Amino acid sequence: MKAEANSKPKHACRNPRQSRERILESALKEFAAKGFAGARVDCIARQARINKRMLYHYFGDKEGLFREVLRRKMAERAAWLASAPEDPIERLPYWFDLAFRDRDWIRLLEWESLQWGEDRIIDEEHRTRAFANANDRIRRLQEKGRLDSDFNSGQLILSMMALTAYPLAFPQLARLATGLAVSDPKFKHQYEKFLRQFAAAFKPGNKNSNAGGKTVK
Amino acid sequence: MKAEANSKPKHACRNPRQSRERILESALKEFAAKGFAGARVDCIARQARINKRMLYHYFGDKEGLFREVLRRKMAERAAWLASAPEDPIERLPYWFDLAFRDRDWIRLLEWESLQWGEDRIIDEEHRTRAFANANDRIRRLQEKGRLDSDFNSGQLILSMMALTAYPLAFPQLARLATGLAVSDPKFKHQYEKFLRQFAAAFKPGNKNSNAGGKTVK
DNA sequence: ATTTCAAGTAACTTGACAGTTACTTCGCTT
DNA sequence: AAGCGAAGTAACTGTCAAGTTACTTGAAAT
Repeated sequence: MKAEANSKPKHACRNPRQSRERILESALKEFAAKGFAGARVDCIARQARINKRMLYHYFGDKEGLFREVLRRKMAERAAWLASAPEDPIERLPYWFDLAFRDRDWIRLLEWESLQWGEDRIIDEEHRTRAFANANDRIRRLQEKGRLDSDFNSGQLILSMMALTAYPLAFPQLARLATGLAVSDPKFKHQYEKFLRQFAAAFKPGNKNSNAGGKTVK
Repeated sequence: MKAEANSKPKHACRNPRQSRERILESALKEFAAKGFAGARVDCIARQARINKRMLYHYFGDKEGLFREVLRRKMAERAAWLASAPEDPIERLPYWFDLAFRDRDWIRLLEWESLQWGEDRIIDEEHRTRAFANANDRIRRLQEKGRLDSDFNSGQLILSMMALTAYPLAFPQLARLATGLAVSDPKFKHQYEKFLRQFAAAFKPGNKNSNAGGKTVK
């Protein structure tokens, strides 16, 4: 309200919203880079240009901050997943591009899996819903005959994530296998092409694709 | 000091070899579980039933120990990779089974990628050789016509690793996608079946499988 | 048997880091 | 304009963990 004509805003005045935002932003960087155990609270606070005490004020403790960072990132990405192109052949390179552009996301997923394994999934409800939608989409494609329906839709999603995220999650292995650094533009080009070839093999009509399907063991 | 006539071999005498071995063993467990930053040197020493000082004696520092643990694990696994079945359809479930049986290995790879990214690959020379062999094997299969030769062999290896290791590296995503816990025997069964179906789509003769590209550069 | 050196130990140093205390400043409400 | 609670700060605390010191013990070589 009232304007305070020439009050010098030495501390840029108060702005809890923005402070919170800055903390989350620098926490994302720190956690993505060093993980939970490796991250330094003081470092996050310094980078956010706030006092450490405020960080504890907003997020309780280090783990609370980590969980909040993850929660937000997941929510952000869930929307992206839904926005994939219909064409199954273009979907893989599209997902790869998403992952390529946001390594922090991939790294957070990695830290999450190492820290908590398959139990205690963060923001489980929300993510479960996102996956259910993705499943439905796949099944609709299968019904329309644009995707082979021999495959279990959940497994298909899993394998698609595998193909698009793996080289980014394990860049050292990608380099050993292909001889190219993942950050090399050539790698990106080559891999996207590969993914298209790959997806093409799943167009229905390839009718030997149930070879393994009947019996196992 | 003084003689202590009937010196009982209270410390089970000296055995540097075994001590080293015990350190490496408990270090593997600790690092796989908590990563480099999260692991506690005192904890490793206690579990190995040696004095911390000896650990520093043998391995210099914490990082030296970590690198040695990784080096040994990699060497161990390299041999396994080479022993995969010829049949491309059985190779994926075989690799999956290997990974399934040794989660510590997968976790170490994850920690490695997070800690050092694509540079500073540990034991690079040795691993490069192992990958070169794998590449040769793929190409031989392609020449024999048992695998589609449109695909770049390095990328093929990468994608095969992706398909076999991803659910184990990201168990939380596997569960969200399929509804089954990775450690659930049902998951293993279902996923191995899926991998066979998947591989079958790559048998040559599926001749729409070059949709994405003419030649790989 | 004496030397010698690797194997082994307990106690310590040093620094770092998560979390806290005790306090001040701002701005809004009444 | 007084008071109140949220926003903010500097300095502190207790703990923990990596790495070291200064020592002892064992056994093999001389």
